[in-house]
Amino acid sequence: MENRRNTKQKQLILNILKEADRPVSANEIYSKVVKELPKIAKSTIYRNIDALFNQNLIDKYHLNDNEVFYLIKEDRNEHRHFVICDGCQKIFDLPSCPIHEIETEMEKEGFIVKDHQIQINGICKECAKQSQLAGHDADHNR
Amino acid sequence: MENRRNTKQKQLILNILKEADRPVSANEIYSKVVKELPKIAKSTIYRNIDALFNQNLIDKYHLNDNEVFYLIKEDRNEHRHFVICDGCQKIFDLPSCPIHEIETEMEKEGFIVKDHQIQINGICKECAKQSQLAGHDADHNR
DNA sequence: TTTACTGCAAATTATTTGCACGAGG
DNA sequence: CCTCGTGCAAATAATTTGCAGTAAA
Repeated sequence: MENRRNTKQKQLILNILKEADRPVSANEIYSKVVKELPKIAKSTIYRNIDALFNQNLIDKYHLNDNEVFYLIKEDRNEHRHFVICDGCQKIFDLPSCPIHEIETEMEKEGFIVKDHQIQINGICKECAKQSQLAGHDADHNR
Repeated sequence: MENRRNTKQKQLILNILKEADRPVSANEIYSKVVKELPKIAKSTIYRNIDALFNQNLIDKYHLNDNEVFYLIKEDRNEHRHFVICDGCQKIFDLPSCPIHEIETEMEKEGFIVKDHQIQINGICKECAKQSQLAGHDADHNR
């Protein structure tokens, strides 16, 4: 059988995810775990993340181009969405989820909805303020 | 200045994206371009994709864990969302987008919305039919 | 002619895998 | 004990970068 043993590695990873309560990347997890267990390997992180995902305890989020983020689920039916600031990369919760009507519509057409993701990005209040002070030429070069 | 020249590489890549009119990965683009230009390098694909993205002619989509997909924009304000079948990986269009109320709400709170993504996955009609025929034990091992 | 764009090879980065050892039950 | 999980090193895979030659303008 698989992933039954209660290792300190697994518990640490799970704790970090629980305490964060926001999407964290494999790297973030690693740099925290390594403080407690200096010899831990990244492969251990990935293997445990995989296990947790298969047990439906965490969700995956692609919030940017180069890393995957993982979020602990308080309960198995929980689902959350996020807002990312392109300026400071801060991650905020999206308070509501307007997808249910669409889902029922799709189910009518024979598609079985398993999951969905919503993500919004833009500039947060703080960053907007700063770029105003700086003379609103923040996105000259795009 | 950058990305001004009309090279055959760039035109081919753009044509492939136009004809596809659905999200395609860098690899798919490569394997099509290479038939016309056998010596083309992948780096050329990536550099051109980058340029097209910076010119706001294409959008990026993270439809799965391991590749990024690119979609040509008919016009600069167009935006589309997708539904992916976890069975056959086929990509369908999501007919409507219910995000506007949320966006105006967020703008009220001082967040400047630049972009958003919605994605739904599940099992399409075809795949559902097949797994029914197969005895609905399609996801025994998850 | 000029200098941006390309092909090639090597470098990076995130993630995965094989294997022998060590720890959990 | 006996097997699963780990650390380590090497392997993949996607993407990026440096550089010298080539081709748009």
